[in-house]
Amino acid sequence: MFYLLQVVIEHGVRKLDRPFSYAYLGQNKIQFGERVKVNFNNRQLIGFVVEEPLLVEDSLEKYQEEKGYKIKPIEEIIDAEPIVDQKMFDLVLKVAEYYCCPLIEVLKVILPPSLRPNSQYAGKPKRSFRKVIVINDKFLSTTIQFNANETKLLNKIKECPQGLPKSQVTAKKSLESLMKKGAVSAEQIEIMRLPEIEYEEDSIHELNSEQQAAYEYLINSKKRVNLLQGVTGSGKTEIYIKLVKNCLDQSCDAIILVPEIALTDRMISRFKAIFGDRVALLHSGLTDAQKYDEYLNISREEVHVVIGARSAVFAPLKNVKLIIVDEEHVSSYKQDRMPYYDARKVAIMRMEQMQGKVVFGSATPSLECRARGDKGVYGLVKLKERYNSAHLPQTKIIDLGDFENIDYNSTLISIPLRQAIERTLAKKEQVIIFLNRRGYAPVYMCRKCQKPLKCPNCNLPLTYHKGQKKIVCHHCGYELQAEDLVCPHCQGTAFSFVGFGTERIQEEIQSFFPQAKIRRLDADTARRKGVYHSIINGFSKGEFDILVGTQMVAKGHDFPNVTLAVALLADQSLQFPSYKANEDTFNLLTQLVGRAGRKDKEGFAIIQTYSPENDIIHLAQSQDYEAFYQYEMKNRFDRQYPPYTFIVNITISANSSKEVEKASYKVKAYLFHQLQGGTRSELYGPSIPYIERLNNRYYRKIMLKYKSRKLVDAALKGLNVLNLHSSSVKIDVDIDPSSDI
DNA sequence: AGCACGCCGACT
DNA sequence: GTCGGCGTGCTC
Repeated sequence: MFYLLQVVIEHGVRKLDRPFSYAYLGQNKIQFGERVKVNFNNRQLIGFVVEEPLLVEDSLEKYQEEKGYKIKPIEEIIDAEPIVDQKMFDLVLKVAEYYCCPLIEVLKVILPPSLRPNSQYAGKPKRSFRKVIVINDKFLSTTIQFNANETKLLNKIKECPQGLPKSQVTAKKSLESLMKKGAVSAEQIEIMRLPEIEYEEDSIHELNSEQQAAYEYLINSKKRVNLLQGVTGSGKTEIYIKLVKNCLDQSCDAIILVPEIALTDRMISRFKAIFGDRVALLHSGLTDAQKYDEYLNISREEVHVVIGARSAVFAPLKNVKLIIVDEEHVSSYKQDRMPYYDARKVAIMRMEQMQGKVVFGSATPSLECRARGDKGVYGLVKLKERYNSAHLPQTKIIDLGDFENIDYNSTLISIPLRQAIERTLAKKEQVIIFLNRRGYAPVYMCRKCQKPLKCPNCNLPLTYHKGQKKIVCHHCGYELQAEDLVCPHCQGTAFSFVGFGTERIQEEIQSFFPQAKIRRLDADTARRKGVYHSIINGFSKGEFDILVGTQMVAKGHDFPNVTLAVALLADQSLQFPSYKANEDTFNLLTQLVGRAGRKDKEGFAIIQTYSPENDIIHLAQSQDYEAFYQYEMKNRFDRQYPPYTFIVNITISANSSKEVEKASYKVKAYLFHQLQGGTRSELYGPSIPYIERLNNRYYRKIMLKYKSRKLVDAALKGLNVLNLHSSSVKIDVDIDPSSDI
C-alpha cells in the first residue's frame, strides 16, 4: 500500500514538461500543491505535486511491474500545507498552455523565492519566530502578591497585547520569579517582516459628474473587460478607489497592477491612506523574507487589496473579483523572458475564472485594447475633462537637417534649443532633456582604420563611458579600459568617438550654461539604490535646474517648475525596427511633452528630429490620441500586424552560427509542414535578428502571424519533441511578444 | 537540465 | 593499446 504522486520536477525544459510518478510510503499527510524532494535520474531535485495523491492498495513492486517503469519513493515532503490552491493551479495550467511554456516555470513565477520549486532556493528564509512573554490567563483569576519590581514588569507586559519580546526584558530576576509564580509564561510567536508603507493622511474624494458617470458605467457594465480611457489629470485614480471600495464592500478582493512601483508612490499613498491595513504592496525591492511573509499574509486573507507590478496578477488572494491595470499600454506588463506571460492577458484569464471584472486604465491605450473597445469586445468609457486643468505646452519641432538651426558648437544641441534653455533658466524655471542612450558616445572608433570597436561576444558596437574611462557593451556587459587601448584590426592606438549619449549631452549643456546646475538620470547614475528617488525628489524641490536622462525622465512625476521638455533626437525610437515603433514613439513623446504642461505658467516642448515631416511626430506634437489611433490602425491593417493578426516570435539559438543555421531551417520546415492546410497563418524567416550574437550564442528568428490559434497550438507543441541533433540548440517561443524584433 | 553510454581520432 | 571528444538517449 502506498500513495501514488504525480510530480513535475524543477527543470524548466520542454522535454521534461510532464508529471512523473513517485511513491510515498510514509505515514504523514501528503497533499496536492506541496513540494517534495525527489531523486530524478540520480540527482536530488525539488518537485511539485500536481494531483491529489492516490492511495494504491497493491504493493509498489507489483504496481511497477504492471506499469512497466520504475517508481521511486520520494525522499522528503517539504511543505506541511499546500502552497498553491486548486484555483490558482488551474490558472497556472491555463497560462502555461496559452504561452506554450513549461508548467514548472509558471509555478516558479507565482511563488515568492523561498517557496519556489527550485533547489537554488532550498532552505531559504521561512517563517520567523520570536520569544515573547505573555500574561497567563489562569493568573487573572488568582491573587498573588508581587514586589515592586515584579509589578513594574507585569505592567509593562500588560501593555503589550502581542506579548513583550523577551529580548526587551532587562529585569531578568523579576521575570524569573513571575514565571515561577505562574503569572506569566514564554511563548514562540510568528513575526511578520512586512515593510512599512509611508503615506499621507487622505480620504475618499467626491467624484465629479464625468467621473461618477464613468464609475457607474464600469460598475454596471456587463462586459468582462472594460477600458477607462482618461486624459492625464482626469482623475482615474479616484475612480479606481471607488471601484476598490465597492469591491471590498461586497467582501471581495481586488488587485491593482501598476507598471513600476517607483513611479506610482502617489497612488499607493492614497490607497494606503484610504484602505489602511487591508492593502499589501508587492514589489521587487522587498527582501526574500518580506516576499515570503507577504505571500503568507495574502494567502491567509489578512489583506484584501494587493498593489504591485506584473507578477502581482498572481497574488494569492482567495476571492478576487476586480483587477485594475493602470497605464495599460505600458509594455512592461509583458515579461520578456521565460515564462513570456502578459499580466493583462492573465488578468482576463483570472477574472474569467472568478467571474470578476478587469478595468484597463490609460490616457493612450494600446491599439489592441482600444480596438477591442471600439468593437464592443471590451466596454469603453472616456474621461475628457482635466480637473487639475493644466494646459498643454506649446510644442515646436526643430529640423536637425536644417543648417540654419545648427552651428559648429554642437550637432545635437541646436541654436533654437539653446535659446529656449536660456530663456527658461532666466525665468528660474526648470528643463527636462531626454535622449534614449546612456554613456558618452555609442561608437568608439579607431582613427587609423576607421573601424568601430565591437564586442567580441555580441559583435555590436561598444559604447564609450567617459566618466568611468571604459568601453562597454550595453547588451552583455563586456567592458574594456579606455586607456592603453589597441585596435584589434590595425594595432592603432588613437581613437575617436561618434554620436551622443546622456553623459556627453550633460557635458555639452554644462559648457553652454556653466552656471546651471545639471544632473543626469539613467541606468548608470541610478544604479545604486535610492539614487533614483533622491534625484527625482531633488529636482522636484528645485535643487537643480536641468535634468538630463533616458526614458526614466519622461515617466510619472509631476515637476511643478518644469516649463521646458526636450526630446533631443526623436528619430531614435522611430527608427527602431519593430511594428510598435510608431506607437512607442507616440507614447514616449506624448508623455515627455506632458511633463511641461502647467496650470499657471506657460509650458514649452521641443522635439528635435531629422525627419520633421514625420506624421507620428506631428501627432505627438498636437497630443491627438484619436488621430494617432486612426492613423496607426490603418498602418497596422495595411501591414497586417496586431490587432489585425496575432504574432508569435520563435527564437532559435545555439553555440555556433552553423548549428543555429541548420536548426532554424529545420524548425521552419517543420512549422511549415504542420501549418499546411491552415490558410490563416503565415511564416517569416528564419532571419538574422537585431542582436545576432549575444554572449557568444548565435540567434535566428522566425515570426509566425496568425488569425486563428487552432493549428498553431499543435504546431508549437510539436517543437517540444522535434529532434534537432545538437544539444546546444534552444527554441524559445514568445506568444504575443511586446515587439517583433 | 544533466549525466551516462558509446563510438571515433591522436596520444603515451 | 588507452584517453577523451561530444553526438544520443533517458530520466518516474
